[in-house]
Amino acid sequence: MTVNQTATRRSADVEATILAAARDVLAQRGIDGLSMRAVAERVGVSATALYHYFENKDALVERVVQSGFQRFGEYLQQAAEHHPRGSLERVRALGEAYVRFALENQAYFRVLFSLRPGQPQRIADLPDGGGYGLLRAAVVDAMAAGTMRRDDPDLVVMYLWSMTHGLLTIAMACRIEECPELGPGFTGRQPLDLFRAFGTFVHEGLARQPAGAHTRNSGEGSS
Amino acid sequence: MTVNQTATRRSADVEATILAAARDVLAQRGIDGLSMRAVAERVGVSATALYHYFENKDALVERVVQSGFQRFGEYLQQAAEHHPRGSLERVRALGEAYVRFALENQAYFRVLFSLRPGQPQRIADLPDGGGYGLLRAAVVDAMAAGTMRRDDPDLVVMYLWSMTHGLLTIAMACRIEECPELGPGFTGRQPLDLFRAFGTFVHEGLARQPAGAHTRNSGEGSS
DNA sequence: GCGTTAAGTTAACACTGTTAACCTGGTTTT
DNA sequence: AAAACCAGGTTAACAGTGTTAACTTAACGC
Repeated sequence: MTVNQTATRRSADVEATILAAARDVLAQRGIDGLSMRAVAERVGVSATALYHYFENKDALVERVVQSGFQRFGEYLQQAAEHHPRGSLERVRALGEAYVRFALENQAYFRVLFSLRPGQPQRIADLPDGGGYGLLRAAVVDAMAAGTMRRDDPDLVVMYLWSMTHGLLTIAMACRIEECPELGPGFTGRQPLDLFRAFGTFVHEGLARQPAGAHTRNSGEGSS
Repeated sequence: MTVNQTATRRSADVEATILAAARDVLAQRGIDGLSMRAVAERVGVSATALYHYFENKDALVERVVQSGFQRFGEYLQQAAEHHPRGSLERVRALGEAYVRFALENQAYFRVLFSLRPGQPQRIADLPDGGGYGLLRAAVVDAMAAGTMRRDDPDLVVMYLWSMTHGLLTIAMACRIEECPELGPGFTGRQPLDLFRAFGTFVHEGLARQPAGAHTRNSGEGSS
């Protein structure tokens, strides 16, 4: 059996090599440049050889996405660790890490959360739920600690997730800093800045503040 | 010159026919099914004939997107009209219309806000700013009327837009109702329900409520 | 040694967007 | 009216895509 073991091991190695090549191609040439032939060439093998390791391109991409979520989860985990459980800072740090990861790995992020009716679909199938569990735990802790309004944690997570993800999606679709038309005060404003600015709204809400409350910069942006 | 006029008019008609065909193909077969040959076949013409009206496929898609935003803007406009200026209901109605349009025209929506480095990019280039101006006006009015916290309106718009858009993006990527793993209370919960549920957070914020304030359903969702 | 099988090859098919060369009929010009 | 022009259409073809089929080749278990 030892030979068989080494065989399957080598096979697994090749598989990993292919995955790494696919990741590289994706990062360098983008999703459109990610073709079977391009990956195969990078591995130094013919395109059809890949079909011995993956059923088809979708399966290959699915594995790339899976490993992407793995890295993503670790990235988030690391960001959370620096802040105590139950603190709002921990929740905020997760959000900022989300934004940073997306901006640093744009091609990756585009594929991970591709709108196309492709692979992922089931969030629970992803490693660590694609960071969902991490954020949920932080929210539950914050509620328990009394630093956050008590409500359905899944609803709150979805709310925070939506806001963050939507910001990134919009930012990547039309590169906010290149859209001065968006608003007078938006030129050069990076997504991470905007995310931080959202913090006030998330914390205090958009309702009319009680009389006498301090508004940060009321009525400024419209000139 | 009358002949020339009718000529260009007919030409414009054919162009419109092609665009309509492209929209149909997109709606029926999705973005992957939207090929030049498919559109041409629907028009009853050879694929290369399309190149007399559009420089290439990207240009054609760009026009489809443009007309999509047009319809989108009108859809939003109509939704807003039923609520008085300055009211929060008007802002909320715009958000709900956003969600409804996206769900009713999924293939369209996927293309409109495609993550791929494609056409739109400049929001201001779109008809009515892709609804941005509409929402901004509603927000400015609400602030002026005192029904909404006074702050940089563009920041608030971006916040609301991000939240709504993110919800849709996530919902379409993993079909929330098919993701019971997302949360115990999520099964069968439609995006529009979630959007409405977010309303409380947007309004009041996530901060710990002052003692004695009513929390809607504290701690319910986890068991 | 022999059969099996994994892992690779090349050739080919059906697609895709796109270009080139060509035709054709109405418009414009002389 | 004859000639030139040109918008609008055609078919053939090219390069690229994912994918399948048939074939080789080497290593393994018996």
